Parts: sequence; structure tokens; C-alpha cells
Amino acid sequence: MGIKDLLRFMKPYVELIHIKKYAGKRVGIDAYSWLHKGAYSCSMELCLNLEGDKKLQYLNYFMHRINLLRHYKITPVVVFDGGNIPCKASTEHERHRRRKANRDLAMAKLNEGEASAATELFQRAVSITPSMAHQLVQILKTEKIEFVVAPYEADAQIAYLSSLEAEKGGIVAVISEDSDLLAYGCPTVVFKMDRYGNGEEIVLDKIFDSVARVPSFRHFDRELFIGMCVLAGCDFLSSVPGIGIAKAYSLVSKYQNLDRVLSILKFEKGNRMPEDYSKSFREAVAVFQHARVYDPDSKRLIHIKPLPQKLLQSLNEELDFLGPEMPPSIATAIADGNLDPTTMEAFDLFQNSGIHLNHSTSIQTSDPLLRQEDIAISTTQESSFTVICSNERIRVTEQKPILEERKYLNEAVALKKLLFPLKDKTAEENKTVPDKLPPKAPDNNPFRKRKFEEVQLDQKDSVTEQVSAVTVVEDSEILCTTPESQESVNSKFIKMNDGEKRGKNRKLRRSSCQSSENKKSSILNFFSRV
DNA sequence: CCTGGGTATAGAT
DNA sequence: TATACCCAGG
Repeated sequence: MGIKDLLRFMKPYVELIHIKKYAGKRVGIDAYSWLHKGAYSCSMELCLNLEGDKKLQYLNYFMHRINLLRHYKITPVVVFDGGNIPCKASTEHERHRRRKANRDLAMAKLNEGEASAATELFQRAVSITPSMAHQLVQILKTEKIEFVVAPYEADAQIAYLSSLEAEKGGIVAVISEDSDLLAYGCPTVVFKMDRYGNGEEIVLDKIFDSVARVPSFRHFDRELFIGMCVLAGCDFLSSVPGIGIAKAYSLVSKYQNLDRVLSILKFEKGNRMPEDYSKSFREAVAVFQHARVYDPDSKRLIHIKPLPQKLLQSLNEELDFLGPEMPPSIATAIADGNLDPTTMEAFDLFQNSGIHLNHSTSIQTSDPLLRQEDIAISTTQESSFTVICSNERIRVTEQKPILEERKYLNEAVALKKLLFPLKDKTAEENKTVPDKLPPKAPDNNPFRKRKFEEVQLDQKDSVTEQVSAVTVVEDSEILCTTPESQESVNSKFIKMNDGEKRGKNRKLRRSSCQSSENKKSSILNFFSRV
């Protein structure tokens, strides 16, 4: 994970610190690393989805650490991973494959009665499911801990937050295990924080400023540093055979220019170089520089750093390798933890409806669906239109003072891309993904689509009578979502066809089983599970 | 000297 | 799992 051997290479730049030095400050947390560590303690329970409290142990682990931070008067900001970007697909597939193999082995051992061997294997098979992440989100909400779900890479989101002022949601440092953060340009990262708050800190500026230390990066800039990272091998692109972190460093150091490094490399390696390495290299560098992130201030997707016109042209305006564009309403719903970023399904709150407490006073004072200004409707010339609504009325009206058809048409196109990214050739040609199926959510992604069995299990215990599920129907033009806040257990999506009046909204919402006259043009279809 | 593959071990309770 | 460390071959 991350940049191969980067942390070892950067050893001279680590300083042992205690997190109390960030007292009074906002600090970002890479949720994935703590979730994963926490899952060790209950890996078998999680893998087998056993009943009982044991499998919630990972939540204790996480909250323990959160409380450690709070004890030192630090304000934690938890950042979750979102969807996957195309160029990471092969890494994810490999992980998924390995975990599955381990799980199968574990099951075999278990059947043979070798419990200890089995638990060991289960530990290698744990993956963080969307359900787990979502459960944590519920707790964070009741504990009033700030969090955000990144549209794609959590690392990119963290890097972006690091660049913001505290007043705008910024953070001064981040706790993580992932060396990618340095490539993304995070100014301060604390690695390997233990349960007492001791950790290893790396400050990016010190890397570039240091005079005495070896390796020296005094003649490096951000781009060269990223180039070195990509050359050494990262999640988006594995390194050219024979090139490791040290070689990567000396190449970049010597030529001071990534294009020159590439051509030298091509010259020296000849046919040992992958055919499309240069292109992939450029894209990987561009991901670190210009990844798509959620901007909490404007509540929409932006680039970590805007793309220069020149780069845009050289990429033929094709940016989907960064992960497809998505409309603000979707990005917000994802960021707030209401929408699964890999499946685009609304999270159902079944599993949590019993324990979840309503702590927010400003919400649900009225039925938002009855208020005209909360509902954005845009008709296409055909027979469908878009509904966007939210029960956070003010936010929505501010965000979209004028509702234009065009805008929602664009949203529909964007959503379509999100849902069928592999129809895109850029994604297809990118690496050796064996099947051509729609984006398989990788195993280690916290929002990986939940297994069918899991869903059924959840339903069993539920108290609520009704929840809406969302499925995807092909060839769609309608987009609808209610980025509703956490408290509502009612429908999170609403779809309407032409001819249906706004007054019907409430009815729709309650009887979420809607027969779709117009399947051809509908993207989201709702039915109720009772 | 570097890379890359192999192996040991932490990390949870 | 993923990271650290060690050693062999280039």
C-alpha cells in the first residue's frame, strides 16, 4: 500500500512525537487504517458474520483512539475512502483475490477443527465492508465527531483538507499509515501512532528545506517528488522492473525533469519497459496532483489543484481516470455518509435504527417534500425529469438558487458515468481486469457493496417497517436523490416520471414501490422491502 | 549498491 | 494484512 519503500527511504526525516503537540488543533484521521486494525480483534466474527457484540469490537477500538485524541483536546476529523479510481483497479483486484483465498483456507481449517489456524487466516481475510464503515459513521454522528466520505481516495481528500484553513474545515496534520499522503502533498503526517499517542511525524517542508540530511530534496519540487514516488511504484502503477525507490530518487535527482527521466528510462530499459508506461506514468502523477475531492465549503467536487490548460489538452480533455465527475447532490450525499459511493445505493438505516439517536435539532421540523423550494425538478424533452430534494432546506436553496434543465441533464450524464464507468475505454484499457463487469467494489473499500446475505441478516432484526432500496436500470437519464440527513429512516431516493405531480411526492415516499412505466429512461428504481 | 523475494512479527483481547 | 528485516543475485 502506498509508495513502495518510501517510509524507509524517508527515515532521516521522521521525528518521534506525541500527538498532544496538536492540542487545540484539528487533525485528520484516515479511517481505513484504524478500521482495519480494529478488525483484527474480531476478524472471525466479521468474516463469518456471527451474531453478537464481539464483532462490534472494531468500533470500540476506533472510538478508543478518538477518545485519546479528545483527551488531548484535539479535534478529530475522520476521512473515509469513497469509490475507486480506474487506475487502482488492478491493485484492488489483487487484494480481493488474496483475501478470498485466505477466507476459503480459513473455512477449511475451521471445518477440520483447527481453530487457531483458522483465526490466523481469518485475520488475513478481513475486509472493511460498507456496513462496518457506515456503522462507524452512525457513532461518529451521535458523538458529534466530524467526518467526511471522500468521493474517491481518502488520501486525496485528506491532502485537500490539509490545505484549508481551520475555519473552512481544514486540518493541520493527519494520522495515517499510508505513505501516499506525502505524494499527495500533505504537509504533516503522523505515521504509526500507537495507543498512547506516540507516532512518527514527517513534515513535508522539512524534506524540501533540509540542508544536512540525506537523501537531500533541496532541488526537488512537488512534481519531482511525486515523480519519484510513481517511479518507485504506487497503487496506480507498479514500477519498471529494476527500479526501486533509490533508483527513482537518483534518476529524478540527476535529470530534474520527469520527461527526461522517462526518455532515459525508455532508452535504457528498451523492451523491458511496458508499452504504455509513459501514459500511465503521466496519469498517476496527475492523480496525485489533481485528484477529485469534495469541497466542504462549496459542497461539490473539485480538483485538489486545478488542471492547467496544457495538461487538459495533452489528456484530450479525458479526465475519467481521476474517477468520473459527479453532481454536487451526489457528492454531498456521499460525503455525508448517506450514499454508498461504490454502489450508489442509499444506506438503509435498518441496522442502526434501534440504537441511533436523534441529536440534531434543526432537522425534521417540517416535511421537506412538501415544500416546493426544496424540490428541484427538471424536465427533459422526453418523458423523464430529475428530482433533487433535501430536508436541509436552506442549504439546498442556497446551493441551487436557479434550477436549470441543462444543469440536471449534466448531472444525469455524470451519474451515468459513475454507474457504468467501465463502458469507458479508458477504464477498460487500464490494466488487466479480467472481467468487463461494472466496477467491482474492491474488498478493502469500506463502502464495498454489501453481500446479499448481509443485507438479509440486517433485515431480520429490523424494527422499521419499510426501507427503500435502489437499483440501477440501464440507459438512464433520471437522477434523483435526497441527500437527507441521518435521522430519517424513510426513503432516501425519489424517482418520478413525467406527468406525476409534485403533490404526489409524499405518497411516493411512503409507498416506495413504484412500477416503472418508463424503464428505458429511468436510472433508479425503488421498491420496498417489508 | 539495489531490487525483489522470502520470512518474521506486530497488532487486537 | 502490511511492514520490517535479511539475503541472494544482478
